[in-house]
Amino acid sequence: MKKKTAVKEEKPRETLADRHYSFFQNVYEIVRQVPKGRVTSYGAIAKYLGSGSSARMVGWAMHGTGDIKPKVPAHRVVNRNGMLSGKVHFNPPSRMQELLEKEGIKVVKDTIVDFRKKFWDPMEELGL
DNA sequence: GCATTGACGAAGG
DNA sequence: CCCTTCGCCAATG
Repeated sequence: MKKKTAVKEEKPRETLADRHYSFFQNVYEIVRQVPKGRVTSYGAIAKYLGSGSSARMVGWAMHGTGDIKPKVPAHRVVNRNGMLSGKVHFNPPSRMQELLEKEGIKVVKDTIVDFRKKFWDPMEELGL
């Protein structure tokens, strides 16, 4: 058997679509478990779900969080820098920071203060 | 059906 | 230290 195109190889890797449960649904469940006063990152969630490089999908999953129930505290999810990268998608954008501060999290210049301390890692908290 | 975008992140220059 | 590129993959044009 000859391989003409050696550029692209087969991907035995399991894609998100192969999973029995919706990737988005899993994301929502995890985010709902983030306790008040704590935050997590898109990447951490992606990693916990076994798709370490699919952090973007986690962010994309947040698009439905405004409509679904029970409510998903999307404001507790920020990027790996602790920046409120998704604030512009809130209504109004300042809403994200307000919610966080209401939970005892300080935000300065769209960045969470003491992010490392407030960080909630599903890997550790929910077990590997 | 291909090209671009995107609430990310790691790696390379 | 800042900028670019790449991987990831669903949604959108």
